[in-house]
Amino acid sequence: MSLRYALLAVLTVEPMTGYDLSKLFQQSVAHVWNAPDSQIYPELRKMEAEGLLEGSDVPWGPRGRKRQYAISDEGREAFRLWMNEPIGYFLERDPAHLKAAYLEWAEPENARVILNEHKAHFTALLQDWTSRLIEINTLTNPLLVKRLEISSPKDHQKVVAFKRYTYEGLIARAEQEILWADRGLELLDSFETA
Amino acid sequence: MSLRYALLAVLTVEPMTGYDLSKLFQQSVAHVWNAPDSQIYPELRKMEAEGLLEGSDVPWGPRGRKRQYAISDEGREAFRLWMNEPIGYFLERDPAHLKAAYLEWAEPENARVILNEHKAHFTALLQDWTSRLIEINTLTNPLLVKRLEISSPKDHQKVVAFKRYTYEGLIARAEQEILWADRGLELLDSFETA
DNA sequence: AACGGCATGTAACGTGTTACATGATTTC
DNA sequence: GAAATCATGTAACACGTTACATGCCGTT
Repeated sequence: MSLRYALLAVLTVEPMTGYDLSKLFQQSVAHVWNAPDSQIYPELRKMEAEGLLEGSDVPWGPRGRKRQYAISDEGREAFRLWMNEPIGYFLERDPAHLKAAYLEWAEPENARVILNEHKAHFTALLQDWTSRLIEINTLTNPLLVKRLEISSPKDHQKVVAFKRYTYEGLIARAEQEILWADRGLELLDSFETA
Repeated sequence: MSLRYALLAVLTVEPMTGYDLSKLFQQSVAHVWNAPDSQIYPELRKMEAEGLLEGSDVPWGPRGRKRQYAISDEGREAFRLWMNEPIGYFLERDPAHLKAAYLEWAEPENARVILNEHKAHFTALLQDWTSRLIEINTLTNPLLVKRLEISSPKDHQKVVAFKRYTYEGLIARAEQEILWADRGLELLDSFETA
C-alpha cells in the first residue's frame, strides 16, 4: 500500500510517465522503496481510475505515444493525509538475523561468505546513500532542485533538512550493519584459531 | 520462502504442533520472524507433503487429537543447505524512511507523533531483545537449553555465541533507530523555535 | 455450564516477483 | 541496419494479511 504513496511523493514534483517512474524506482528512489515496472504500470492505472492521478496521452515520435500522469488535487490530498498518519506497525522479518542465529549449521567458510556479502551489500548501499546525501547538501540532486523550485521559499529549509535527515538515518544503519558483519567475522576467526 | 526455514530451525530442537509453533512465532521468534497461524498450518502441511517433515497424530484428551511435526533427515539436510547459501539480496522497502523524507507535508504535531511512535516501537523491541539476550547469557531460555541438550558439547560455545551475536545486532539496530528518532524530534523543535 | 486456552483450518484479498511479450524511437 | 533505450503491458505464481469459522480441553 505504500507504493502508491511513494509514487505520489515523486509526482508532487512534476508529471511523469510510467517509464520515468520505473527508472526512478530502480535507481535513486530504489534505496528507500523499490518496485518493478510490472507493479508500477497497473498501480498507475488503478490510481488514475480512483482519481488520484490524471493521465494524458503524449505523442512521442511520429507514431508512438506515452501516457503521462499528473497528480490531481485529490491525489495531493491523499498524500497529505497519509503523511499525517502514523507509520503502520511493521513486523520483523529479517533473513540476515534469522540466518545469523543458526550460523553453527554453516561451514565456517560459508559463514564467512554470508557475512562478507552482508558487509558488501551494506557497503554498496552506504556508498549510494552517501553520494545521495552529498547531492542533497550541495543541492545538485535534480529531483530535489525541481522540488525546491515549486515550493514556497520558506519551506526550502525544511524540505532539505528532512531529506538530509532521512539519508543520515540510512547511512547510520548501513554503518551499523557493516560493523555487525565485522564483529561476526571476528567471531568466526576466534573459532578458527581456538 | 524463509518461513519454512524458520520453522525447520525451531523443529531441529524437537517435534512440535502447529499450535506450538504458532505461539513461538507470535512470542519469542516473532522478533526475528513473525507469522500468523493461517500461514503456519498450510506451510507445515506443504512441508510434510514434500518430505521435509514427518507428521503424526497425537491423541489429546479423550476425543481430541493434534498433529505433531518432526523434522526428517531430508528436512535437516534442506535446512543445512539453506544455512550454507548466501542470504538472498533483499530490497529496501522502508516506510519509516520513506515518510521521513517528506515530513514537511505533515503538520508539526503529527510529525512529532510519527517520530515518537517510531521511538516507542523500537524501545519496545529493545526491551524484548535485551531480555532475550539476558536469557541467552544466563542460559535460561528454554528453547536454547533444549538445543544445547541435543547438541554435541563441543558446539555449545558456538551455538550460544551466534545467538548472542544475533541479538546484539538487533539491539544495536534498535538503539540506532531510537537515536535517529530523537534527532528527528530535535529537528522538529528547531523549526518550532525558529 | 462457562471460560480461557488449545487446536486447526478456509476464504478472500492484496501485495510482490518473475517471466514472458511486444513494438517504437533514438543513436551509432 | 543494429543496438540501446523508451514504452507498456499480461500471466502465473508466491507470499502475506485479515477475517471468519469450528470445536475440544481443562479449570473453575
